[in-house]
Amino acid sequence: MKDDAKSRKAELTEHLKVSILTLRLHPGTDLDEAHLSDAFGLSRTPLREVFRQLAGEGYLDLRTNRSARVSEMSYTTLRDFFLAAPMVYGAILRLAAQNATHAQIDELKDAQQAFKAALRAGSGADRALANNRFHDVTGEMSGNVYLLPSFNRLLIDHARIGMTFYRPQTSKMSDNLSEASRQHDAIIAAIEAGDEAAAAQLAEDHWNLSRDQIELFVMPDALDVPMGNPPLSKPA
Amino acid sequence: MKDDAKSRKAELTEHLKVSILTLRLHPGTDLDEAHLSDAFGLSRTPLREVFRQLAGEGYLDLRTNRSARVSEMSYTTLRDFFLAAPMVYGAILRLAAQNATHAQIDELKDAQQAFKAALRAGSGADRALANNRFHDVTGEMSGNVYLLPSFNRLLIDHARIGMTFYRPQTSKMSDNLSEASRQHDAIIAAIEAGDEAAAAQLAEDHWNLSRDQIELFVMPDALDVPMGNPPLSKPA
DNA sequence: AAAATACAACTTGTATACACAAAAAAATCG
DNA sequence: CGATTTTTTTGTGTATACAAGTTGTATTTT
Repeated sequence: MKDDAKSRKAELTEHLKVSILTLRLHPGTDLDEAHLSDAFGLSRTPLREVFRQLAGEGYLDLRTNRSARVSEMSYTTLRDFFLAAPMVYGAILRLAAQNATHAQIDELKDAQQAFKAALRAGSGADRALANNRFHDVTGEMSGNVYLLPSFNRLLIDHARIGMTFYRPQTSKMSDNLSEASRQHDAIIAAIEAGDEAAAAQLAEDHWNLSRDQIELFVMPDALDVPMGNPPLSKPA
Repeated sequence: MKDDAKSRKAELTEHLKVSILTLRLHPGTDLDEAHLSDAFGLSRTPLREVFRQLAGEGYLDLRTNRSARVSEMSYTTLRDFFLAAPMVYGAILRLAAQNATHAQIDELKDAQQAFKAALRAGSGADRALANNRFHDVTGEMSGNVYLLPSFNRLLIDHARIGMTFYRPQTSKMSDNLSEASRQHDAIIAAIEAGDEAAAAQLAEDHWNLSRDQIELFVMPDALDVPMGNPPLSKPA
């Protein structure tokens, strides 16, 4: 039960990551060193090291002589995201199918169990974090140090965007979440079988689903409904 | 001429980057905090922050209670490199052709001038650094925050691998360097024209050339020479 | 009254001192 | 003499104090 400095440092790191991924700290928020060091019982020195590390991973932006800030998300970054994600996700899942170890596959199954539980009874934040965890494990499986930096950067903003669309507001959005869960199962199967072609295909499918979900949020039905017509809802 | 702490910090960062890229600090080297802080007139606090940042960018590996270490390069990382590089380089150059500004194109031309100068009169380190700078600018041009982390990580090890193969040992290797320079010119033209298809094709060509150069180094001619025959040296 | 400047409060950046952990050297025991 | 334990040394991690920079406010000037 040693609550030494090292564990407090890890706690702080985890706390910041979760807070940023779940938008509890929304993009652009300024972080106060004094307040945080007080709250976590750490001096500013190790705290600033944590800031530097998180900045390197893409959670924070640092500006000299100014406070650290939660990294921004603008329309241009959203566009960049849509350009980069399909390519990187596909490559990661393909490599995951090639290289996954048994221990990692077990981790992935655990993550998927947690995701299903979050879908049943969790909050939007729980779902986003569980989904983040699932994909994080696929990244570990790929084991490619050159792709992981971008993949992890993508996962951060995927979770943050997801914090909005994991709050299903229409039946279609709920259906999408169930489909996502089924795709996760298929991904596990493909990885377990070492079928990289299937894994790559599933990455594309999974991405398209995510994209649809985001579009449902960005462009809600109302805009597509001609005056006087009933809202379209495609048969499940 | 203010030699204040901030500039010394930047100096240290630049020094470490260059030393690592040029293999003056070879992979696996331990860095001594006390010695470096003495050499650059910095206390250990800002020095450690620089370490954290460079670790985030992939230059260093940090292990708790142990010295920081220049990031390793093994055979598995070389394999990962060959898998990831073509994809990421292609995407970056395609985006560069889409998004480059006039100012950036001027920067790229400057970088190419410096590269040509290094080819004529520079050391292997000069060439590797100039080449690194050229591709770094293409990364800036792409402006995609999600692809840049992996691209920059790739550039680090590309430079380090290049430190061996930018030391031409055969006429074929020299020819390859001239060809690389010509490809750089073609890349500039494609970007200036906004021709993303051409840029993507050139990325592939440029990568294949790099790959050939690396293979020439990894598998030198000697192995192909039957006993009793004179060493082959293809006509210039 | 508006703009500019000077000052004060606050925040970030750096240096130094100390606490702690790991490695190296010396001493003890089989 | 060799192996193992203890002591010494070296180097990393953290806390605190101080320096430098930034921001907001009040006063002065036009």
